[in-house]
Amino acid sequence: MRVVFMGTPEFAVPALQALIEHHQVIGVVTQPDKQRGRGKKVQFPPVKEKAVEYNLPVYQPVKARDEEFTAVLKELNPDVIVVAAYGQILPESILNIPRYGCINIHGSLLPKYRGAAPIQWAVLDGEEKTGITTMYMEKGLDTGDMIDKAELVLDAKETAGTLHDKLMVMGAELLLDTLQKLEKGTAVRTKQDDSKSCYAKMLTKDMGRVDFTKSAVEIERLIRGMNPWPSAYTAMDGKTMKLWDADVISCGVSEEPGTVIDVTKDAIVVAAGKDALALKEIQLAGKKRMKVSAFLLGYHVEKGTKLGE
RNA sequence: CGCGGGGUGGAGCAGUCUGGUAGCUCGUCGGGCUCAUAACCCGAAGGUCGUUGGUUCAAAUCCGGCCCCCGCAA
Repeated sequence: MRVVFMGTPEFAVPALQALIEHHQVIGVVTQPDKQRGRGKKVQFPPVKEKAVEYNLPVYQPVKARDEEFTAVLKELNPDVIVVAAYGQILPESILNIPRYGCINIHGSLLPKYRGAAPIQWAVLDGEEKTGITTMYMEKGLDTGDMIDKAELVLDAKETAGTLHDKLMVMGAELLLDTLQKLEKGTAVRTKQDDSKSCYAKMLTKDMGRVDFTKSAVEIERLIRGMNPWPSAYTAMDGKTMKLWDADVISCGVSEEPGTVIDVTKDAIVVAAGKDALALKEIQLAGKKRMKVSAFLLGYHVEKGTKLGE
């Protein structure tokens, strides 16, 4: 099929790759280049990198809903538009262009986790399973009729990062199935049960600050759900300390939440609101991420140290 | 020119301000102790101190250029 692809981050890249291999990609739409990184250098979105690699025409409208851009899309006359984590809301004037419609790849089992950060929230909420849904886009945010789903059971140590990597591969595969059905006319529309929906709002940096009065189970999920971005963090000796891996220790604690209650060879054990948390992998500001066992060889942590200050 | 921390045996760090023998914790190797051990004791190997110029009798340390890693910000 003649397809226009719209996507921006790494999550969308495997889908684009799959389209390049199995369909005719006539245009790639992605967000404008932005200044990122330490030296405020301009970087291409991952999708653009891939598009450039294959010499595909790239469009980077500041606002996709501008008539000017809509006209360009009409001119391309795609059979279908595939959207994967594009980052902009599309107006009906675009949704109506392709005859097979606009198909979205979403990183959750809809209607759960509509919105910007479905993968992270599945981890934060401690879901047992999540997955990918392909759907017809309509005016509402992730409210369109569903076509296909693929499920995945989360690992006990699943992070938003590992889950993201698995789902983006699944998403590319599911997309090909869905497109094949569309072409054959065998795609089935399933309405979403709005009563079971929920939104996964975008993560922000401050959501990563650890509140030690919460239970160790919740904090451990926060660490996994905020990994690799924006990361769960606290502070030690006045320096920001990111938390990358921790185990829940079921035990009664009487110490104030955030207090270091034990330091072993490979863990710093901290009191939480309920139970305790054994920190296994951390990162102090300016330092590399490292196992606590390595960290403790050159940095001595006293029992009773308060984290978060 | 966005702000800041850092690069020292395999790992994590101290030493740099106040130039003058390369240090600590751990790991590795060998030996010992022990019923045994991730414990303990003895010994050993292993480092062009990121790189490159300069100052100096002498530079990990002082000065300049460059490379790389990281936190914040975006």
